[in-house]
Amino acid sequence: MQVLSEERMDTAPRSGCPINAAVEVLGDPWAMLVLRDIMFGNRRYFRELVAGSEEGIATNILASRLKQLVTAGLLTRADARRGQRAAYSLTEAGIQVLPVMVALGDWGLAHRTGDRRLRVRAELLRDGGPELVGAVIDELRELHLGVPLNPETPRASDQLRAAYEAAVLERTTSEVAES
Amino acid sequence: MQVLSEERMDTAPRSGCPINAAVEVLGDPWAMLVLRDIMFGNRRYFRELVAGSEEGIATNILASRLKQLVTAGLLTRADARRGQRAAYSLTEAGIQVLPVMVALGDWGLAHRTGDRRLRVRAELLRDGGPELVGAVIDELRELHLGVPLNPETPRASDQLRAAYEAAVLERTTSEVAES
DNA sequence: GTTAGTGATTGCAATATGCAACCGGTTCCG
DNA sequence: CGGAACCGGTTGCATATTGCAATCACTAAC
Repeated sequence: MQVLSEERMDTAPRSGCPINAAVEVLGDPWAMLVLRDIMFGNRRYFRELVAGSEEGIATNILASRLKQLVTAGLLTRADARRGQRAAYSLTEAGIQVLPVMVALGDWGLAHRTGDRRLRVRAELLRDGGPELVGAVIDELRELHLGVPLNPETPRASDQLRAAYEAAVLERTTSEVAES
Repeated sequence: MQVLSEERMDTAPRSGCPINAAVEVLGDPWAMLVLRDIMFGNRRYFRELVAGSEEGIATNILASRLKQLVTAGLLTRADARRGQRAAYSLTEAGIQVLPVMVALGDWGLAHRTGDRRLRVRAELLRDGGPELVGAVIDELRELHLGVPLNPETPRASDQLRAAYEAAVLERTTSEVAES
């Protein structure tokens, strides 16, 4: 359905249904995975995203999706001189994709099998409830939009990230051990 | 990323991440829209889905997506002799996509503009909270799985469907009036 | 036996994907 | 200065998927 064809981003939506409107932006697998890595992995640079991609995104696809997401208003690209690395940041609209991500993670946990170690993050988010989601949103606002965080409240996503990175590390070392 | 290529559904997932697992099934725009029409529009037959598609799905794409969704375990196809219409029903896994749908609708409402009349359903779902979502899930279980519904509780989705169909009707008649 | 309805399939042009090589620019280090 | 490493991409090309319209084999009703 030619989701967001990058050259023709001005195309009128296929319908005014909000679900369709969301799907026209988020309905591409790679768009979702790129957002996930920026959100949860705090990968802010092109090369970081390529290198850290669990699913192995190609550079042309990544370039295309980043452009689309910037044009769609989910990301901003900090202007940097050529040859110098440019940081991508989530906008508020991008941050608000988190609940969709949580819902997807929930569904994936319940209805697909997968590497148990990579499931930790989704399990934490599922079990943390709306409060944890709110806390993560607040921290994303601080990281990406510069909105100061209440120093009283614990940094929820630190916990998430630590759990996730420990799991990835475990996976990596066990792969090394296998080979 | 060759989401679910129908002939090669046995392909191993790209990663064990639950979000990726969900995206490999739900990451196709049409898959989501087909599920939406079955869930909210109660369209159970091939021709109904073609005719009622707000976005104009092509028959080959619909056939392909229905197969994929059956294989992925989100839908069942009632066996019917050739030439006789076959009913598609949601499985429990399919019904559980509702929260993802609600999250997408929320996001679409907040961050994209669209036909105001088609937004009614998403607004109702958003404002109804988890209780309404639960009630809709219960009614989907009755409709698609034959799980009896507590007759005491009101039929939440009747209300939703009525509001939605009124909006579509309004749209249709106004289009007719325009032409 | 014709007609309408069922769930699709087919052919074809246009588009998107996956992959690897490559590019111009910058920065670091000696 | 010279070279190497890193920066965000771009390019070419084979293959896969999409969108669209026509068509298919079959069933049921008249």
